Amino acid sequence: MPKLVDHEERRAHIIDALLRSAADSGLHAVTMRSVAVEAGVSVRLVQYYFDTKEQLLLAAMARLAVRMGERIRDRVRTAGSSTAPRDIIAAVLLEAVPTDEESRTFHLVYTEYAVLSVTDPALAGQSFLSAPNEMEDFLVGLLTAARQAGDTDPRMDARQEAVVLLAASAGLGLSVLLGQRTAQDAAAVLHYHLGRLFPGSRASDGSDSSGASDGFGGSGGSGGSGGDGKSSRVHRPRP
Amino acid sequence: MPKLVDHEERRAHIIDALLRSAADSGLHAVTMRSVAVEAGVSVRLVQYYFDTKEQLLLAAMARLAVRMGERIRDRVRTAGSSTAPRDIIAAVLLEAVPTDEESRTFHLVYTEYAVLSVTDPALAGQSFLSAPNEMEDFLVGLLTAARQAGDTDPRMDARQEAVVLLAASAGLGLSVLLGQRTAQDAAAVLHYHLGRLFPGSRASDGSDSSGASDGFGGSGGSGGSGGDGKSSRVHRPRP
DNA sequence: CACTTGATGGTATGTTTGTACCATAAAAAC
DNA sequence: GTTTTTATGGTACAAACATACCATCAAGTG
Repeated sequence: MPKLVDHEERRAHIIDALLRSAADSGLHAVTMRSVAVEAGVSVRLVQYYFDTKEQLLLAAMARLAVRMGERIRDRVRTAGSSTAPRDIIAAVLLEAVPTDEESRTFHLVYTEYAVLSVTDPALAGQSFLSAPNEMEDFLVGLLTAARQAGDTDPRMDARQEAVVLLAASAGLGLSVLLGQRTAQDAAAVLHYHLGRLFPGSRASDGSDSSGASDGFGGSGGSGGSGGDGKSSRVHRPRP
Repeated sequence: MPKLVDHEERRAHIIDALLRSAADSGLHAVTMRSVAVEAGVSVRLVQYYFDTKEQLLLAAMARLAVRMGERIRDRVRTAGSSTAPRDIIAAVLLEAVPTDEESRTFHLVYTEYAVLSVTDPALAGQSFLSAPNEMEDFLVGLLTAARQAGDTDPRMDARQEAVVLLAASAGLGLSVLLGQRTAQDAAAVLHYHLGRLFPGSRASDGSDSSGASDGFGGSGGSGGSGGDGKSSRVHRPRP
């Protein structure tokens, strides 16, 4: 076994172990030992590939930032077939709403890092600010185009609206993470809001259930989670 | 000095020390010693009033939840003089946007707790879910009233809109905490959004600067952070 | 005045953590 | 074929931590 080895591969393997460990015990509970166990290697090896714990945490953060970029780009590419700005926007914003276990894990650890970066001077969250800022500019472009195409109220302010969209999607994603809302409800709310931003348009589905995404609700009734009735909230769906 | 002592007062004092300690070193870095030092007492005393660290953390969380309720109620009461639903809603939502150091500290620790509660089984965040849920119901009531009074689009879905508002305010607050946006920008965005929700109405100021809260922007221009231009972002204003 | 009880300080203890050190087997280089 | 890297394991160690234990001093209580 002791042959020549691809360092990047090993590092990626260990970082993934850290991410998994952080996902179910919390980033604060991550230790050299827990990472080593999760990766199936000795502590010494973790030390070998990342000299210190701080550098390991830093590397994992960098990897998270990269992966976030990839995820967004994937969404854009996948939804890119539909030229409708609304669908691209929806796809991008829905990235923040964790659906399966994989995305839940990802966004949980990402959020833990973001919060940690506020107090930990070693994590000078550059990476965390650049991604959202790019997203914001991207959305501004789409919204401006949509407005000029007449798909939206001409008085809409693209930048402010982009910030609202981003904030709402982050907030909804967080509420799903905290177990306050289901991913389906969050998605429905997002679709509702987009329906108000793009009047007259209709979400080109997406194989997503939740019929509440019909532009405006066909006057009055507003299908799905229904009018003023209690919405179905959830109290920690954690297994 | 060793007289009979008000336990609740002592406990409150120690909890405040914990909150302060958590605010500038991070909740993960809080230790019995750091709390004791911050409170100006011996470690033994912290142990005396809260048997274990877990109970101390739990008590601090409970206190945070109570304080959050008080904060919201204060906002409602203060803005209550204005009967306009829009102003009440604005006041309540702006609570999530930290302006001074005090509110920044509060919301930072609150957020740290919320995130921690996802992975730590001891913190079964009941308290975190009840407050937002009450807020949601409260907003639904206000929005429904506003819609019936004709202040809003009759096709607006009060519940979905309430969720959007709450999510956006949480997201904006978080972005301020992370140093991505200034509190003033976040407030302006919130006012902009309310301006779209309540067409024709005008925010009854609030001694708050940021002239960008003028209903709709007087056609086209939208004062303050200006049209499609780059908004002024900030990169960690931490001292 | 005896004495019990509440409030506090100091210190010891066992565990966990990050990291440094020592060892070694396999490959690569010469 | 010797020697030097490269990759790995094991273990040792100092620091920090939560907590348990021991001691004490001042009030109340009888």
